[in-house]
Amino acid sequence: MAVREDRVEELARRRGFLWQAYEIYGGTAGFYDYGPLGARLKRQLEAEWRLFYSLEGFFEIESPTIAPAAVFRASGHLNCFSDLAVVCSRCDSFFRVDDEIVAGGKCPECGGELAGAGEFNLMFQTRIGVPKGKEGANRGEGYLRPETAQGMFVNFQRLLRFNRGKLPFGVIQLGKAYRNEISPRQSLIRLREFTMAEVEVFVDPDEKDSHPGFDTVRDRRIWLNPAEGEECETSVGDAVRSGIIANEYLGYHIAKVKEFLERIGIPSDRLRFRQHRKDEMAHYARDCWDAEFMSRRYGWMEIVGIADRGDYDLAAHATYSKVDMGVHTHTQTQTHSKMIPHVIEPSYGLDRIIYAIMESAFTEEQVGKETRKVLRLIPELAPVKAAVFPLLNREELKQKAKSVFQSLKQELVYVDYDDSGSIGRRYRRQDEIGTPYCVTIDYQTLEDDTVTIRDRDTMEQHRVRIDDLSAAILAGIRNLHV
RNA sequence: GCGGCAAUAGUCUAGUGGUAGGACACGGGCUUCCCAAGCCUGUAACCCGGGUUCAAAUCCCGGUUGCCGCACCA
Repeated sequence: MAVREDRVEELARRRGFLWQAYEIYGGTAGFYDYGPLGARLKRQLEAEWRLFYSLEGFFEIESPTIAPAAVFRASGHLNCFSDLAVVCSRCDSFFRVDDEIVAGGKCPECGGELAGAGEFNLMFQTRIGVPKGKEGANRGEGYLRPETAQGMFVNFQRLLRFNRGKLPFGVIQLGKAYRNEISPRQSLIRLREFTMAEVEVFVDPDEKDSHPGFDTVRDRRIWLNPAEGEECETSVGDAVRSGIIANEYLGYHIAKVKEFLERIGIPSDRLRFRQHRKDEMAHYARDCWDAEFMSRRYGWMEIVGIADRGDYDLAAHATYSKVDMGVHTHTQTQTHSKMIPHVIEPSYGLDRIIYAIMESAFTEEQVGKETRKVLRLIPELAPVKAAVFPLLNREELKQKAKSVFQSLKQELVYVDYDDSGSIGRRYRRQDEIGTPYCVTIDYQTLEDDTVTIRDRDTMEQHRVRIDDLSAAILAGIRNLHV
């Protein structure tokens, strides 16, 4: 731990993954730009995520990022976000108003008097359209969404009909969400504008205990940190049977979250699932497990939350909108009365996951007297799939290399060409941004149309025919996302 | 939000009330049949605003941003 743990962030800045936003005006806390390589990495991560849940048979929708106040009045966010705040007149400590802490009361820190400090609003407010007339002040009140989930809930009826009235079904949405955090910090860990990838699984509450695919995850090992009881490594099946995890649906989706995180390169020994205590649960949740990543720099941090939202949101929207959110259940002999489905919600913070991926992938190793920095991204996420070099800075090699580059680009799209500096320097440049393969053109190429492919992780090379080159590279990439 | 510390090229840094130095990176050239080699050469910086001073990147004040602690994270 004595060594600096911020080198991956330095690399991300220097090589065009991640920059502080609005830097020329001094920067604005809580906002980041993804540079050219970061944007590619993120887009490919999004594609992997879509693919993963599409294979579950879930549908993707895309809702607006701005919603009228009514949506958040129903969802409870307006109340929970617009609490009054107080500040201690003696020690300047800042608190949210609750049963014990009120203006005029005593500061729990120092006993000083608390004074009102106005609204403490975690949602960004805006105005939709132009307010009209004297009564227009409250008209058009809108908010930037603090989660994508509400877009799925308000469309529940449409989605149910789309699925021909049957439960269960899953809906996914990927997009920006906004929270006006009091103190954003720690690079991508706490942002004011961030990308969420959310899954809402609608299920009959009577069927939460029997997920049709549960057998496929039953034996998966998982590291659990429950709200009560000991931290343990166990199987998903045992955790559900013993009641540590409340039902099969929750267990299944916890297992799926783990599967996805491992697939994109987060090592399982740096992942655990921690259950929320009652007092830290969101207002809508009846149970919640966080997938936490062990960061070398920041310690355990939440990267995915898997909540059982019960019928909270659909019931609330039914009440406020007066629209029926109930579903008939059927058996062979009769139709039962209506019930409101429950929702199991895995909610991914993609920016935090980008951080977790980069920190996990970043390694420094001694090669002779030099330190080799390598970003061991899985090939699906690497912003550059292959780089093409002429071994020497000679016209005949450069020409050949450029023609190989042009044709490889047709297949892989994200391909680099580099003829500057020594061959070793060029390999290192690519290692640093995680390029899995480097292709080198030498004099033998001019004779027999073969090239060398050098592997990022082993630094080993083998020779292939140019005709077989793209196939050889694609063999190492499961899904090519462009 | 509060408190402490900090801010110098793309990156990491040295530095003094009076001309801002290095390393790496990057560009150009030479060399080199495979892992940041070597040689020549070039570009490039004192966070923003105000004050003190003959003179401020340096001292003072405010802001912004970053790090750490507290609080917050529905």
